[in-house]
Amino acid sequence: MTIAAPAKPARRAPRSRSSAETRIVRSIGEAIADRRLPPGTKLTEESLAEIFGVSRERVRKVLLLLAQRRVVTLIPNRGAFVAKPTAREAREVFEARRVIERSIMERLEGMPRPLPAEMLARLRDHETLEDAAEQAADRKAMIRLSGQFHLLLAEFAGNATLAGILADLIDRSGLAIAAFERQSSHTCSAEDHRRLIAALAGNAPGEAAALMIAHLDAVERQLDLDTKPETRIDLKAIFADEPA
Amino acid sequence: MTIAAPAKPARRAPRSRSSAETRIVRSIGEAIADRRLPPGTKLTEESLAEIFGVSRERVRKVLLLLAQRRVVTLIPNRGAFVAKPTAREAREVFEARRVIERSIMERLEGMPRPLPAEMLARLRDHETLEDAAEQAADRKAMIRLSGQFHLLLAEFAGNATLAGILADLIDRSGLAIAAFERQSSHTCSAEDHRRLIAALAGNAPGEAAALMIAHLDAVERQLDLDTKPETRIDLKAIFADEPA
DNA sequence: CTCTCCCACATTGTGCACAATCTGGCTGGT
DNA sequence: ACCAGCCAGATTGTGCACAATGTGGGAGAG
Repeated sequence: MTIAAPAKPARRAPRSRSSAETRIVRSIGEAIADRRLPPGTKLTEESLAEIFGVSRERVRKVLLLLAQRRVVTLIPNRGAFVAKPTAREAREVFEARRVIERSIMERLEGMPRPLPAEMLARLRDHETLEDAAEQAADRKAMIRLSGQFHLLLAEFAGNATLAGILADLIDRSGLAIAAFERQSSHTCSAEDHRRLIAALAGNAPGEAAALMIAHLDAVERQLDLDTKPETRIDLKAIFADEPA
Repeated sequence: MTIAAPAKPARRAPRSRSSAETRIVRSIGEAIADRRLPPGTKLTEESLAEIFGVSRERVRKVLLLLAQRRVVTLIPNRGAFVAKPTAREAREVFEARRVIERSIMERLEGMPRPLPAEMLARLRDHETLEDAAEQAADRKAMIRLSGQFHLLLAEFAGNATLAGILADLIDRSGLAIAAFERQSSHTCSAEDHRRLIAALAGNAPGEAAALMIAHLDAVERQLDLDTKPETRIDLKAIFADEPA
């Protein structure tokens, strides 16, 4: 298990203690998002503590936070593992995204026209980055940028609470994709995103929302959510909290 | 600050360690939900540890979990406080609920008719409880039952992920209500809920979803989200993580 | 040779002691 | 009288030592 070493291994005095934790959360979160840490990977407290140059207690706290966000799974007395969503959970996450992102697009479509130039500019700048990543076949960058695109739209919609919820769902859909993607490499969604921007810039009511639904459907359809799970279930883990 | 003593003060051996934590989370969560712990209340680790008969470490972990759910606010070196949403956050939470609960009602409306008898029966049983609480003017029970009603609908819709998200939003809207409700006591929503059930049992497409939107709008409109905050902001807390 | 039981090791869980920080009041100076 | 600075008490934060638990391998019997 390799994790990207932190940019600065605790050299400068931390401006605040909690920012060290958010840094670690982000590091691990990104490593999970771009698949350097595939679902099921064991996250040993000691190793992480050494890698990030912090005490085990701090790592423990970070893992607890990530577990709340369902990005890692905590099994009592067994340790922390990168979460491995079930097919059902994967479907639920995509449906939740459709629900939330449809409303985000509807809200953006409901904004007074023309849309702020700055908004469109930032979206198009982002799209340029996505194109570049696609050209370079930089899969990790594509995944990260794709998530950021959806989050960017959420921020423009102006509801930080919904954006926060969506951020978690994006992380989890990344896990779902990692766990269920088919062998056949799929052409990623830069083109879809371009069309979404065009629909927003244009004026056909409902088009952007419909495109977003279609986009999320397309991503979900590229997954193999029908085959039965070949990895056998860990019964002990499942029943760890049952009465004796 | 008084908190309901736990039912059994750590007498029987805990079946598992984590269930003790979930018990405390629920105890505190319920105390917050039905306003025994109003927004802004300080939650001292030591006191909670004593009350629940556990070590301070465990309380600390519980507070971290509740902070993730935005039910309590953690201020470094200052302690934990029952969260006090801003007006903006309150509006965002209600909009998020409209988004999610509209889709839940749409999904329920899309189920094959007639709806399962058991589902309607459970909803009507629940409604009976709400009526009883309203008759008895048991405000705490009304609040709790109202939240459970919305959660029940979410469960019937069959998406556990969305239901989990909604559960958090319901808690937070309870906080928003506690923080912003007007002096004038409002007639609570038992009648609205009755109409929702009727719309679901009936067959007019879109009616239940529309009623849900109206219901949530009505609850939000009963709040006073326009007056400026009289409680001065804790600047130190806000800038605790800023660079020096 | 295989299967089971058991033990040693590795990893996680917990309480405690001490360090760091904040609050509120007190004191001394102007 | 008022204000600044400071000190004591209270509260939170952190590392460490040890306890509890799970895992894997090896020994011994069949």
